[in-house]
Amino acid sequence: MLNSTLIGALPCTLAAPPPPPKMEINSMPEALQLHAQTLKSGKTQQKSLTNIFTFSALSSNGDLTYARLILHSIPSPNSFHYNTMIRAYSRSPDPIKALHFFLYMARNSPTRPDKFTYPFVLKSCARLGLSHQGKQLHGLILKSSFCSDRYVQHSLIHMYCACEEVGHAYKVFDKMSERDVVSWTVMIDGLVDNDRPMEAIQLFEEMVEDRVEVNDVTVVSILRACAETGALSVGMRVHEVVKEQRIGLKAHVSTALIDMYVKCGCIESARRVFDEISVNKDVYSWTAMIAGLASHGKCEDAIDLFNQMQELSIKPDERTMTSVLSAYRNAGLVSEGYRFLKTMHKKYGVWPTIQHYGCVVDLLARAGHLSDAEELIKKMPIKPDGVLWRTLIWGCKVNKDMNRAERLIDHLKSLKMDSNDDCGNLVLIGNVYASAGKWLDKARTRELMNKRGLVKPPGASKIEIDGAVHEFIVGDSDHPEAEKIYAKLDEIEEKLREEKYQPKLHEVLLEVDDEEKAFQLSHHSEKLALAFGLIKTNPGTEIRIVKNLRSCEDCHAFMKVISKKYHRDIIMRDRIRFHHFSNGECSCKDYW
DNA sequence: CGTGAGCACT
Repeated sequence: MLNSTLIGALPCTLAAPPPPPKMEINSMPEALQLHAQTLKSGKTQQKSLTNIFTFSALSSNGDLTYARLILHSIPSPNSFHYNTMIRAYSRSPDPIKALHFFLYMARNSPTRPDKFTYPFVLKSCARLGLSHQGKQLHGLILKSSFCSDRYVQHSLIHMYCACEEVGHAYKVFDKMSERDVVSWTVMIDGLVDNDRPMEAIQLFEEMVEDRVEVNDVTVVSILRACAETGALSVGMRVHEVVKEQRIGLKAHVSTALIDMYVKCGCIESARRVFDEISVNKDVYSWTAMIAGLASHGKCEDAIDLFNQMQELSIKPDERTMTSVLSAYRNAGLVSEGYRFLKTMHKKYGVWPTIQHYGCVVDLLARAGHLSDAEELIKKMPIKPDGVLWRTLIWGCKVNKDMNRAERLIDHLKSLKMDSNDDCGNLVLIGNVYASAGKWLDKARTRELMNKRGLVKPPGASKIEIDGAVHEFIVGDSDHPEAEKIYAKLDEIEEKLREEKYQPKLHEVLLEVDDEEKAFQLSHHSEKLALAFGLIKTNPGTEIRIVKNLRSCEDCHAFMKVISKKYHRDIIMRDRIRFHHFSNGECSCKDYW
């Protein structure tokens, strides 16, 4: 019979023996010391070696020298050991090494890859955009028994999307016999990343129809799609789902909600979400809100918020700095913005990047300080890119300094640019020549674009009506209700003539007569979207339009007049900011 | 041992 006092004194009951002591390792030197001791002890201690190895691999930040050393001392490494190495490399700053190690394993060890191996190697293909290698892995997987493993399939979909091979991703997705929340989410998110947000929303609707429960990750992905397209009612539905299903307002979720409301034009709703989340606010949510206020022209509020953030000792990052600078830019606060750039490292510990210089060059250039802007580009410690030169040249065009613009164009042409910049450069150059009336040079630019197979991206505007997003391309007649839309535009023009509205013909950069210019202007995508909005919504309701390019001067003036004549508030997002038109005025005060 | 996630410059 057992002595009951003895049992009472025991730390554990006899029925459940204590687990073996876990080896706690806290630092790399400690791991190495343990390693040495283990080797000296002479006994084959696979378990301790494995622990030491795992710790050193996963805490290595990419330098796996020690981990490899320790791995070599393990008598017969198994797939777990190899997978740990590959996992560590796939997360490291140099993920190609995961593939190298995978090949090393395949060639030099009897250990075969297993279902855990593939997600890691596929991840590094995804991070590197290596679709060729990804496809080869896919081939290996198909020959193995792991092709039906859910995790492997999800990794494949993600890899293909990250390599811009949406078609292949779809194939894997479609072939899956059972899809869970991750299968849908990874596909939806991949579509958003590949600039196909409308498809992402469609897939989300299918997912809901299939009664698959969404989770926080799905919500974040779909909110990104809503933000991109301006699909406010979908976004609001998702917000309801978040509330009902008590999907926690993790920082990811609240940031995505804030950004969705911001980009759909509802800055007040964004602010409400921001103010409601008391705990889970991190630097990302603050930055999203600051950037949102800046893009809506509420620049003072943006700066206020940045100062509040300082008081709470939340450390800003590079993007926060960009948001603050864009607030200065949109407000035209030249000296404040310039001073911020100059002192940001000293005050906030963030070194200016090319984006920050970009904001300030734009700020200076748009305000007409073209020499200062040029000087800043020349003196900055970072090599200027195509964006930066285009910003400055655009500033010259806005301020009608054609001599400087042409000089800078010659300079731009002499630079060896990334070929990705070709299209943007030539479009801008063509615009500058055209607005200077140099039609021959404009024609040559056009020629050059044709020769290189470059196509100017057409203006496109989106508007959401009854939960469906409609997209209009400039001059579009594909819409089922195109006739009604053009009739509405005729009616509008008639009204504007009564108002003695003068179309801004100089915005048409084609060598055509004025009648043709007026015709061109009247079919800009935002006007088509606006006409459709006027037809489809009740009098007095707001109209929201999302445009892909900068607003043209004529459309801007047009929207102002309509807002008064038709008693409609119009909220238009263009490539760089928001315009709230109300009673004949715009929130940007005509400075954009 | 593994799948998917938020904010920035033209």
